[in-house]
Amino acid sequence: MFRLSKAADYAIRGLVYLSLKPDDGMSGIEEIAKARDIPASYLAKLFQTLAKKGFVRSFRGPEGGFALTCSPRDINLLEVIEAVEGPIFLNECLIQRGYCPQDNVCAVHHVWREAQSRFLDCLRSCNFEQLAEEEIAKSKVKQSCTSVQ
Amino acid sequence: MFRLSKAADYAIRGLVYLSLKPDDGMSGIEEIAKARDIPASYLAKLFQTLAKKGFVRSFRGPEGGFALTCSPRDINLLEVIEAVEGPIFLNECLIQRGYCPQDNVCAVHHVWREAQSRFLDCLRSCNFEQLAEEEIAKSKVKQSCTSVQ
DNA sequence: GAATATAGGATAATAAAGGTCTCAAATCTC
DNA sequence: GAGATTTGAGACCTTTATTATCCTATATTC
Repeated sequence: MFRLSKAADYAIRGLVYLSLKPDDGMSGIEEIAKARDIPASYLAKLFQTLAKKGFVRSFRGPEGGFALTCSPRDINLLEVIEAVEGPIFLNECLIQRGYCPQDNVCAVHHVWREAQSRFLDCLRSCNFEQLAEEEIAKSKVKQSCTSVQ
Repeated sequence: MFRLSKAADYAIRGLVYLSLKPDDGMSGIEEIAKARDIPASYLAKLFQTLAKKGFVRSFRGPEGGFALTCSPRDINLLEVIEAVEGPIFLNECLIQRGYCPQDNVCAVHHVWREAQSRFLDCLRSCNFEQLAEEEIAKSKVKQSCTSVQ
């Protein structure tokens, strides 16, 4: 099924939230979870993964939490999704060259390669600075919504 | 996870096989399953679905089997996948306008819409006549592979 | 009517996703 | 140093999707 997992969705939402924080601002799991309506214990698990993959740094203790390790501009959607879900392959036969025994005969193969390539490009070209800026712009237009940080 | 299900993969392979049959040629499940290395009982189930959705017609009895209801040119990849897996939505928030309460605030939303649109276009633009022709071309080049019909 | 082949439904095994809980370890404040 | 706070790590559970298998009914051909 071609669907973004909740895990990746939550991870993205969490990182957008952090991207909106001024200058390496730190946020605790509870804060992020509440602001973005995500199960806190699940988000905690996800941020462990994001920390291991180097997207965020963690700080224990009171006033601790998570902060981005780099500029939102240097993180793109694809990276984050693959960090959480593993590498994206639209079809098993694309996992690696030679994996599919029918590579040379299968007519559908190149369609998948093409579709995948376009799809990945689309995700890769979107960074979190863009996402953060757009969210600011949208929240200004729609003042009625108060849940936006 | 963004991955084609086996079900859809099998359905596509089966339909490509039928597309290669000259003029409404009929094939039994067993024949297709053997030729394309698919579990026969599973394929039988899939073809029931494909028959309900109108891609193939079924004929019972000896010499029965399945045949395409229309020209391979008039079937595209997207239709078949959606027939088997249900409608494609890269993210839940795209299921329908207004479904996602954060539609107006969420910055990632339009990225998904864009990615999905490109992806679907790619699948939609590929019909089974193309696939069949390409398979013929490939099998001529690669004579060593004998499993291709 | 017998043999053959699909239709349709029931059921089951497996895997993945989604989510919770507990305890340990680190860090901060007092 | 004590205690509060917050992440780290892993076990565990529930739900859903996937991938089948099997059995009986029904239609078709000979």
